[in-house]
Amino acid sequence: MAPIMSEAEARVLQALLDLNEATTGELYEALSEETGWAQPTVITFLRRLEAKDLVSHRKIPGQRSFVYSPNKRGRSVGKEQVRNLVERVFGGNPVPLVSMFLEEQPLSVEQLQALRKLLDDQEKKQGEEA
Amino acid sequence: MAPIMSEAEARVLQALLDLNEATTGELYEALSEETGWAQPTVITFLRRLEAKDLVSHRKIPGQRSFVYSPNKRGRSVGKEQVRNLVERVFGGNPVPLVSMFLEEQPLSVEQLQALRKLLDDQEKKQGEEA
DNA sequence: TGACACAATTTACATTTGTAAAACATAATG
DNA sequence: CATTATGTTTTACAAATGTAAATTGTGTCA
Repeated sequence: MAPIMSEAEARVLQALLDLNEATTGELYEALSEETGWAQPTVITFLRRLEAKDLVSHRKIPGQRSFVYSPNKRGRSVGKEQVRNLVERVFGGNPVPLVSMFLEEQPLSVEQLQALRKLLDDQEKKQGEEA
Repeated sequence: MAPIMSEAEARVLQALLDLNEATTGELYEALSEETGWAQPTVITFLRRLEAKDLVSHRKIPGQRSFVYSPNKRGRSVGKEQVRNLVERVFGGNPVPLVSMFLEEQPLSVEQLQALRKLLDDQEKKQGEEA
């Protein structure tokens, strides 16, 4: 029942996903500003992520630092977490979830449009099945 | 940067929210089945939640066990967490979030309808402001 | 080749989390 | 009132998390 990964690990993984692939140095660069973490700290989290099989690293010949990349599970674990949390908080129902967003701040026209399209497509598919 | 509350604490708080208000015994009942926790375990989590000011307890005269209830922050902290996580994973954009749900399993007709209504209301409101 | 720079690994340690046995308090009951 | 339930608090302890200093390894450049 332990969570998949900790806050801090999630931050690092997120940064890695943004960069798609990065050396420890690049990740350190990307993170230290907002977090104040030292480089060994970042590396520690990377290792812990690797132990959880969420990222991998490889050596580039003639290159001191390692290159890390997220692996399959690492790419989807964020969604997995959202899923779980929404399950807990909203019983898995996306309606109150969307409602929450609308309460907080109005969506842009594009966002509204995109959502409508999603619903339309969904309905179309459901129609076909009949 | 520590998370607001742990997994286990969240479970207890959720159970409390479902019951709206409950004695430790009732919470123990509600939780032990799925979790296997002993009563002192549940109480420990309640105390930790109380330390975080998410719940309170009071004594009912002529009643051995305490009654716990969520307080204001406790009622909204779940949303707060969803908010944060969605921010991290989807950059705060609800569109891919909804998309994720649709990919996983089709929504019911009622859910689709409800979502449409939300979007309509939103658009109406936006129209008025012009 | 020696010294320098920079990255990786080891080690460390306080805090939080998960879990509950043991001890303690107290209302209920014979 | 002594005993028994039942609930509360204390205490404990291992594992996970947050954080990095100190140490070690290794390209790089004079």
